[in-house]
Amino acid sequence: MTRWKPDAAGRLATAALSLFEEQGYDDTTVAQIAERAGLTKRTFFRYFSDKREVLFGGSQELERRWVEAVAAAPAGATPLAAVTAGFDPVAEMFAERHAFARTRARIVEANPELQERELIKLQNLAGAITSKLAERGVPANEAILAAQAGVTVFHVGFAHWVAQDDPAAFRRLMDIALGELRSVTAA
Amino acid sequence: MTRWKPDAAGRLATAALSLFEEQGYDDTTVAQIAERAGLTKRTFFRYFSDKREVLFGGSQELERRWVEAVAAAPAGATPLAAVTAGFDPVAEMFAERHAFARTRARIVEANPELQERELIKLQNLAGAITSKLAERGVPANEAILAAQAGVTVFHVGFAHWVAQDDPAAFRRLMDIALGELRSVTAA
DNA sequence: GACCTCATGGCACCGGGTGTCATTACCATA
DNA sequence: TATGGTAATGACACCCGGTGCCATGAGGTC
Repeated sequence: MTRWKPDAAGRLATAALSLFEEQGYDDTTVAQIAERAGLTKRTFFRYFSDKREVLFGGSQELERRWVEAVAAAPAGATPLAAVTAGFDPVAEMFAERHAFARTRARIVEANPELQERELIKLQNLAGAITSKLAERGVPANEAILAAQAGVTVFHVGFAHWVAQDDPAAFRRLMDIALGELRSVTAA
Repeated sequence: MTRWKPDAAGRLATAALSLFEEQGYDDTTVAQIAERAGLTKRTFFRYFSDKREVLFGGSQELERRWVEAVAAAPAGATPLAAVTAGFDPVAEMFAERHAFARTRARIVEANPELQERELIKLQNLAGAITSKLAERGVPANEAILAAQAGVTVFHVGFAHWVAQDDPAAFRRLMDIALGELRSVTAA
């Protein structure tokens, strides 16, 4: 028999999500989350740097998948094509998380603090993509703008994806948003 | 003789900026800011909804100027042209605030919390521009993407502006960033 | 059996943020 | 001149997020 129940971080995240749904983010204390997970407040902060972070466990995998895809893009690809190559592995990642993503989106939408955190995660993602583009030899300004454009498309497309019912629509919604951005920025 | 010293909010903002410079954002308490402004912590929170907000007094004027410019753009202008019409009044607003903007940028750059707040201010700005575009009859998705593109250009251009020495370079840096975004997103 | 490790608990503490009531100069009105 | 209202501020208690520090105790190692 093991000394402690396994997957403390997962238990905390699950407890947090259910409590946020039941009574809202603001009205849920970290002590309550920890209690539901059979742990203490002190332990919560050993796994998550702050209360918000418990909702952002997936952002690391998102960034990893996307950046790897950028690195793996054909050498001749344009910067934006390298960036949008990330849509495929990302779509795969979200394919089976539609229900979760919707619940989570409702919680985030109801709370400005969480929206702030979401935006900085996207910004960090754009930064990681920018670096990878730079490694590919893309000039700095071009890299920044291509990464920003790609992340903006993701942001807009993702919002549409969680606002509708088809879990499989992810990839298509990204392409639609990309096409719209292209037409809007055309001179 | 007036009952209270005037411009409490301005005194608080000035005190905060100097303290953040002297000892950093994290190591400055709201009580210290209030004391330097000759007020109390409780009064600080009557003027600013939280500690971060004391650095974001200008965002309302920025949004007002930009949105007005979008509203005033010629009826035949493309959505993106209407958005970038905001660069002129915004450049005018920042013309005499270069030194302040640089100081403030250093403080924000050193603190993730402040970066989060900065990003959500930009997002709110994009939202306001989106609404104004919608009023002009621009379809929803197009409005969102045009506004996002314009704000991204502003964000990138602004970062360049505070990173260099010429206060008058603002407008030119915006145009450069816009041109780069155009070339990057071209299909 | 002594020792080490390491996830967890316990506890005191700080600072951000809020609810509530008290204070007091200024102003209107009678 | 008295009275009462208004509005910015102070005072104070309180909650909760977040941290530093030390204690605890099961598991493995020599």
